[in-house]
Amino acid sequence: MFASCAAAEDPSLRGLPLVVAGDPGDRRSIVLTASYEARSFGVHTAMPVREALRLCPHVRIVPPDRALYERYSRQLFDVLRDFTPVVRPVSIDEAYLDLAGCPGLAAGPLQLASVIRRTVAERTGLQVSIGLAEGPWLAKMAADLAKKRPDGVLLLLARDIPEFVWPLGVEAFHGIGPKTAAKLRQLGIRTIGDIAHADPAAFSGFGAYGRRMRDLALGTDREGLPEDGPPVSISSEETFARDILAPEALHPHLVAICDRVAERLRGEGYVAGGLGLRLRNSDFRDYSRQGRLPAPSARAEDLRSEAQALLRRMPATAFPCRLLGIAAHRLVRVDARPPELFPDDAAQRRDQLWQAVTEVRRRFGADAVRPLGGQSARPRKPSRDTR
DNA sequence: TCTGGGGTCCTAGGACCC
DNA sequence: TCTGGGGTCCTAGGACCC
Repeated sequence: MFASCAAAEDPSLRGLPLVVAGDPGDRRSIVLTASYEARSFGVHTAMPVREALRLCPHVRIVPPDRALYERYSRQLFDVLRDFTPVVRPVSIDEAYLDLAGCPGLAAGPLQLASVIRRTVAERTGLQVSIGLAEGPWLAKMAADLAKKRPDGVLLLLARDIPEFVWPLGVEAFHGIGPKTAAKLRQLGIRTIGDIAHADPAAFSGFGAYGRRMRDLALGTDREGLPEDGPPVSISSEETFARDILAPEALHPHLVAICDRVAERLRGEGYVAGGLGLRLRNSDFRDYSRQGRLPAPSARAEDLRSEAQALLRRMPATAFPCRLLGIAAHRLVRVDARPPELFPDDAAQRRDQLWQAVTEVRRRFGADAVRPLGGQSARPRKPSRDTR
């Protein structure tokens, strides 16, 4: 999707090997997305940019632009909501739609899907693929298969599973990743059909999901759409150009990241009741600590003091540290926040102050107001709007 | 020249309550 | 010498997805 947005914005990029990635001068930059043209050179997602340049020296590198993708994403979901009110976004560019009761369904599901696909292309410039099925898991499998079809649409009924799904390797199973795939292969289970036919006892080592895997592969699982609700977390993290050796040296980054998370909370209308802090050391081991805020807040200083408390609880083995992440949890809509028992004038004034900061940033860019003592390793984009 | 950033969900163990 | 059982909530870590 990132590559499609870039090409939609700048048509001169169309048809070229293109990669969305961070600064190629940074050793730690990786490929976020590769266009189909770039992939034909062996370039793929998560590959270091340097490696991509070695495989394809003339590849065009475009920096990621979150605001741009969010704009396209909003347009996409707006189109989808014109077809059905039940749209459950799974990510910035994917959603589950309940088409039952949709007026266009009378002409048949495939016809409706083609109309949706055409409308999305006309109104956003994005090419989507659509999987049709009676449940989310099979719809997702169908969508993956639809990508390889010229019309981009595939309908998969439960009775089609043996023909289309069972021959696929276990890695193609939505929900099975590298770890589980390796465990299955150890048991001699190689295809999704093997999962369907395996003795249920074979899945005892896989927890609750083990039982479901088999039901899904058999087409007997009856799970509805994911529930609608507020997000579980809003987070920001940063990998440093060089590992950081001591907790004190983390401070400027902690300040900058807390400010970013707080800004997003306010921008999306939430306050956080809990906070999580994550460190990744040079051996790629992750450490996380979490805690509660004294009161739900979207103020940077409140997130910061909790983050500092969490940082003090981290073991020394979390250093040298390559990544710091902060996540806001227990999100509540600001307007649904329970009234404070002891209203605090100073706190209310700080909320007003932060609302003003949010407004200034909205009009003049994120860099118009910066936290004192904060430091970001991210390259600063030249501001387009310098009014 | 290793290995980003934003998420969700599950699990196991422990604290705590009645 | 003996110290139950059931339930909830929280935490840290890990698997997975885009």
